[in-house]
Amino acid sequence: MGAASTRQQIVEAADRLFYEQGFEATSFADIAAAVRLSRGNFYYHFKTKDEILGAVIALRLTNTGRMLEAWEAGTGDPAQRICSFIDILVMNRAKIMLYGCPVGTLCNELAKLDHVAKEDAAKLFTLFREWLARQFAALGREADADALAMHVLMRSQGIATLATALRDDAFIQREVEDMRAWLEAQRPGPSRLKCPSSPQA
Amino acid sequence: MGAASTRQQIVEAADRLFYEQGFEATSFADIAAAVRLSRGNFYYHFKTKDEILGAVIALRLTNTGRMLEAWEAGTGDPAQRICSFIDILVMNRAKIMLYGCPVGTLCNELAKLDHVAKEDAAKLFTLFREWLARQFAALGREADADALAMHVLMRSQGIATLATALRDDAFIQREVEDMRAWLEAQRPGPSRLKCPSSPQA
DNA sequence: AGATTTCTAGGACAATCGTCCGACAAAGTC
DNA sequence: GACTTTGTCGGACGATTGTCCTAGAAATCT
Repeated sequence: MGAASTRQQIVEAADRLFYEQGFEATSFADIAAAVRLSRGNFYYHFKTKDEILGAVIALRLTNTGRMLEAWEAGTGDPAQRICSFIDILVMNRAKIMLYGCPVGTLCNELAKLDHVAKEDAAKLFTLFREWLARQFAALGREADADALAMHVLMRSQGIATLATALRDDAFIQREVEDMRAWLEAQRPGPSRLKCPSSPQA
Repeated sequence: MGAASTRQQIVEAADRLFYEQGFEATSFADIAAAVRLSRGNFYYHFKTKDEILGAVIALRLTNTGRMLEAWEAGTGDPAQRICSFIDILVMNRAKIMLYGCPVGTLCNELAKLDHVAKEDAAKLFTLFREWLARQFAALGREADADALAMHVLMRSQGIATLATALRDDAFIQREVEDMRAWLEAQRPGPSRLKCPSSPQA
């Protein structure tokens, strides 16, 4: 229960609140109430609100990095690993329909605020991007691995945004399935004939 | 220079500022300064900030509806009309890389704020959705017209979000081209063999 | 011209914001 | 036991927020 624990509690509460309410809409008082601390006490742990944001981004980078490393260390072929990434959309679809994608919405907000940390937040995308590109390269698509990685990210972001706006559970399911079909078609084989990626109702 | 003009000026300034800075980050003072009016005078035209938001959404719905009607009234086949929609991404890419998609980012923000107008903002998506579905139906895809429409919207949103976060102009170009290829492959013909939708670098 | 509606300016309001201070308790060090 | 460090508390600060009022200018109507 030392200082490290309190600090970590603050960052975790801020992480959740920034996701659910947005960065600007979350005040010091909100975070303080969440961790049941006096508002003024924050000055001891964090001098400014931007400092908390920095800590939240750092936490997300660490957690995301760990998750991706674990997936890469585990068994399974690269396509299966990419599927693990896609599965996030399905597993977190309840929260996504309420608050959107944590990465995409934060980047959007910081871009509009022209916040100094917007590039740091975008590093979360870079993390996923490079990991996905590595999987596609391992799949035999070294030439266009990065483009394929960006394509997967693009679809995920689009699905999340629309799912939030329209609250459509079936839409997520349908587009994820279409994405899996597209992914399977990206496997380079003796025949380069690829399946259609059209969504089916 | 009557009341209508002043009111319209306010709504247009708010429209721009809500897009560039976000709804919450834009204050009465910001809009007042933009139209060079005293801050207190806003109470005469708009009782609350939510009222301005409602007017902005209504304005966007009107403008968007007009644009889509014009496209539908013009010549060209349905696929060409859908291409007009896709072209928005390319034409507005400079602003998109700075502020994202006006519709998607507003819906995201209002969802996080749990704002009463979030459903109204989502109607902008519905407008595009139904228009796109009509085009796909006219293209001979009545069965899955809505799913195809949502797929186009999804891609657009994903492209916009990633373009904003990573400021990648070439990415927009590449994904738009891929989207056009996908669209062309959706034409039902004697042979239902469809082209791949994989992005190419 | 007088009367009436429409519009505007400037500021007050209570609340909240991020920031910061000074006093104090708990813990560890010498 | 004296002393320093570490962590917490409650409150104050200037600024800004959305909201609202009142007095007067401008325009319109009779």
